[in-house]
Amino acid sequence: MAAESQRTTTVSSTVEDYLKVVLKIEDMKQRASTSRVARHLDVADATVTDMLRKLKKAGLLEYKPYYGATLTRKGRRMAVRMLRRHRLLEMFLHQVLGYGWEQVHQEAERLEHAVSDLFISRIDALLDYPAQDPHGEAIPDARGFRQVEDDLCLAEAEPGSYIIRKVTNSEAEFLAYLDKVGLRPAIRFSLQEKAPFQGPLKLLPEGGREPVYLGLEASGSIFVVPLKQRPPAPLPEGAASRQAGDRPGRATEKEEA
Amino acid sequence: MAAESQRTTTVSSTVEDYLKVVLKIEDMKQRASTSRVARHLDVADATVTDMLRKLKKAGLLEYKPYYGATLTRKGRRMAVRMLRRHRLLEMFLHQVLGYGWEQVHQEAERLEHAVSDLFISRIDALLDYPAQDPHGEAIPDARGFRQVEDDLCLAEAEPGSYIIRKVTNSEAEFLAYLDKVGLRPAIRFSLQEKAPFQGPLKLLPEGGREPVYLGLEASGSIFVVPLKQRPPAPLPEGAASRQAGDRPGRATEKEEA
DNA sequence: CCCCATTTTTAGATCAGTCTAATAAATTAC
DNA sequence: GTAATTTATTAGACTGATCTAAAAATGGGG
Repeated sequence: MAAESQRTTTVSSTVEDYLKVVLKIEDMKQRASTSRVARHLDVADATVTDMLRKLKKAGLLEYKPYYGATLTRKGRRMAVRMLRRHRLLEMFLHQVLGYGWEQVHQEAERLEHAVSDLFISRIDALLDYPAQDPHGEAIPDARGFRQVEDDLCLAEAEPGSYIIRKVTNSEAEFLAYLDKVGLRPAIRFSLQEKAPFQGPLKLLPEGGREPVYLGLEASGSIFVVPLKQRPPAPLPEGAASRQAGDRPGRATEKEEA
Repeated sequence: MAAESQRTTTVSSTVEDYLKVVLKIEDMKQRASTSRVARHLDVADATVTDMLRKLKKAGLLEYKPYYGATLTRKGRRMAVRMLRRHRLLEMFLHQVLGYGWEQVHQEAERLEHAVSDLFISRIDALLDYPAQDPHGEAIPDARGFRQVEDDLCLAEAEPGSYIIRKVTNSEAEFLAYLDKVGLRPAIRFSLQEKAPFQGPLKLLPEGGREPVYLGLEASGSIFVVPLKQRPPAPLPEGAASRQAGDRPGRATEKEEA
């Protein structure tokens, strides 16, 4: 019954969504400008201007007109908490309720605002404190610590052997496609060719019958770890995404809260 | 993957709450008057007047000014669906996540608006299609059929031997108290005395060391089945509330949808 | 049948989150 | 370094759910 971070302030699910988006943008090393936030949330720019001002007043982020937002410590804490909830819920839906990895995102998107901290700590225990979600993304721990995720983007990889670490794109159709061609976290493949000028990549997945050709959208959202001479130990059974601990490409912990 | 009732209209969770309350009041054979609905939802009467008019326009209930509301077939279908979701979620929280029966209501109250039909059908299967929730209340099936619940209210019972069928009061403190004195669904007890003029009941629960004295609030929300010469077969293990099928006091099915 | 207490509705307002259209600031291009 | 383009903010309005306070209908008791 590990204590989940006890809320100090209660905010609407709308606020939670804004914070999540700002965190996501900051994680991509981009400026959280009004329009960028608006695009992520699919609302009008004017709406975001208003809301960022409110969030600033609530002490959740800094806001500079004509520039954009930066999370404060408090805002970041809340955003990371949502990330943890989202990813734990995805893992729960996948492992316990048998959802496909392309189905988990949408459901978690609603549940993350509705479940209690008790619910979260119970599924955390039930899943035996998973470190990754079904897409291979790291789950922040209950204290708000996050693994540094410095994996190599497939779009930047050179020909060679790799293992898929994570896929950062939650569109169901896209994930269903990857699944169909045999690309999932923990799957090994060899990158055989890169056509020039951002052309398609040719790669051969592990069980490989057919080669697969991927364009920019796909290769930009797949992150990999190069397979060394000594390939990583076989993964614990149970799930494509239940890998634990330290492997090349995963650095140690980093404070967040 | 049994098909959950596919939504035709999508409504806000507020609307869902109004429908639930009207159903609850109708189930108690009372008139769903403005003020009664308002009390259940803890909102002002004026708010209810407005909302009932909207719900009438949406075809979810009939509304007669200065009289009150009556669910239409469509409104009833939606209300029963919420009842099913709520009770299945309670059972899930109790059986899978280890919630106490006094904890499940509050969490289910939020989740019932957030989970998808897929979620509901998955937990239904996981729980092996339970017929009762942790309080012993019948769970409507996926088609909207409900068991007729004609159990005897403890407040109206005569001295004798009984088995607790259900407890209809979701206040956590109240349930925690009942639990402490050993009163739970499927528990046998003997009603020893009834003090006159709605006075306290004296009863001795199954494992009975001490007698327990109950006032009106308690005895009015406990429903029982008299124990005949031939007491009901021992219940399947696993849960206080996993009893299945036909026993005295439970009638057969009744169409709802 | 009329008055009074209760219940209900009406009227008017608020709040959060959103929109569109118009204006203004910032940035880029030449 | 000014003009054109892009980005952001302001202004004004809407919707859904709620409130309070005032007015109106209902339903008994005499």
